[in-house]
Amino acid sequence: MQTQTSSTAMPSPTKKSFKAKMLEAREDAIIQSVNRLLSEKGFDAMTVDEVANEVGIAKASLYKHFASKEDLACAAMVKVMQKAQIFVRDCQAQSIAPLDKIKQVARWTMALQLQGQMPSLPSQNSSLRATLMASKDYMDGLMEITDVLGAWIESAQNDGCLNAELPPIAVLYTLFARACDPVLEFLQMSELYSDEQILDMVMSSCFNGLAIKK
Amino acid sequence: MQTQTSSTAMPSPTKKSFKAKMLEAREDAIIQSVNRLLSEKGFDAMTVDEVANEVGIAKASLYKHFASKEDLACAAMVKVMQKAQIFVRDCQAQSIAPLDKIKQVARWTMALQLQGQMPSLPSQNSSLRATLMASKDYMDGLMEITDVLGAWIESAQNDGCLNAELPPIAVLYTLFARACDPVLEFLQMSELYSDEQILDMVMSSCFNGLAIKK
DNA sequence: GTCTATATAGCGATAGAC
DNA sequence: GTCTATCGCTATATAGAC
Repeated sequence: MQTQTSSTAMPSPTKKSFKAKMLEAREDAIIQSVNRLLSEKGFDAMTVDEVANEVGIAKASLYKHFASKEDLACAAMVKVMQKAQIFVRDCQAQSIAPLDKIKQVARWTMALQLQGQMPSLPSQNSSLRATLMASKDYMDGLMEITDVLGAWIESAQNDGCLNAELPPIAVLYTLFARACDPVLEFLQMSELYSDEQILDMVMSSCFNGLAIKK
Repeated sequence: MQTQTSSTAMPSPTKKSFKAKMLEAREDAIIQSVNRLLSEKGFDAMTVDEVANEVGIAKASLYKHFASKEDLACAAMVKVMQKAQIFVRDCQAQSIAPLDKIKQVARWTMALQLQGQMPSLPSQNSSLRATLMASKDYMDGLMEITDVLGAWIESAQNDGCLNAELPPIAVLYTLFARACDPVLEFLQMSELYSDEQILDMVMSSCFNGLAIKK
């Protein structure tokens, strides 16, 4: 990624800052479009032409910002990951029960998906996967979130308020899976319920289960 | 789809049957490969060349059996749908509680995914989606399953053993979503648990919920 | 129906002018 | 850094011989 913020020394700091902000704003616009498209159709079906058209710049200009389609998608997913890190840290700082922290994160990720900002995860052997695994920013974010969530899960199980039949890793993976659960899209397409209602229903089925509590 | 089983009248019925069986066997082999690839990498990433290579025939020969890549994938998904219809009918015939029928179907679809035979569902605007919606076999199967599952769900809710916070359609969509739940793949890749253990865990989180029953 | 060889199109990526 | 124009590759689909 060649996002060098102008390497030469500048006479006017204000002008440099302005240019840098313009650049950053454009890259933010690009990344926002990419996340929408990644969420809507996935990495394979998304084309670089689409991204360029949606942002309103030429495809060649896109490649000045990002070296490849994989890098482009990776940058977008890193952005989401960083937003998630911030949210998780905020939850961590609150003095509430671990289970409630877990619920807050689950609801937040689902809301993100309903807003079309959660990229659908790439299949095992996608070229994107290799790029993600090689991205320090992405892996660091993933590890931080995994560690924090893992600690919450263990605490909640010690408190006796998490399903004891499930090992912590199964709970963790389930939370990740719920972040891209297609049931959200199904219910949204049915147009029968508001986003809030959908969140309530999916949270209930996730934490309370489909079967009735006895 | 031009699967015409030889339109001219034949002198020897046994020979015709034999040829038809050979044809059917080949098409079954094709469809099996397609389902594996659809499950592994999805429709977009799957190439017709891959399918041809895996089956061991030329690509042009594939196009004699199926008019397009979409038709090819559609035929594979219809096959899975028909297997599901048969399983659902078998459950229907059993004299067990509706909730147990629902659980049997859920477990069966998850097992199918663990075996790599459950195609991952296409994104909204995929070209495959239009083909599926236009396929009578596919839509008929989907409707039959929807109707039967819907009846079970209502019965189970009347019996008071299904989460009352969820409208029937939310339960139905959740069951469909669990059939392609990525958590199965995650847990399988971790190599920590057997397929049976994975099924037990995911069934528990699906029906009992992540949180503990109080 | 099966093959080899090829047409056609879309997409990722780049060249080169400004 | 932005553009237009184009390269090069890959993948769907087809032509035509056998």
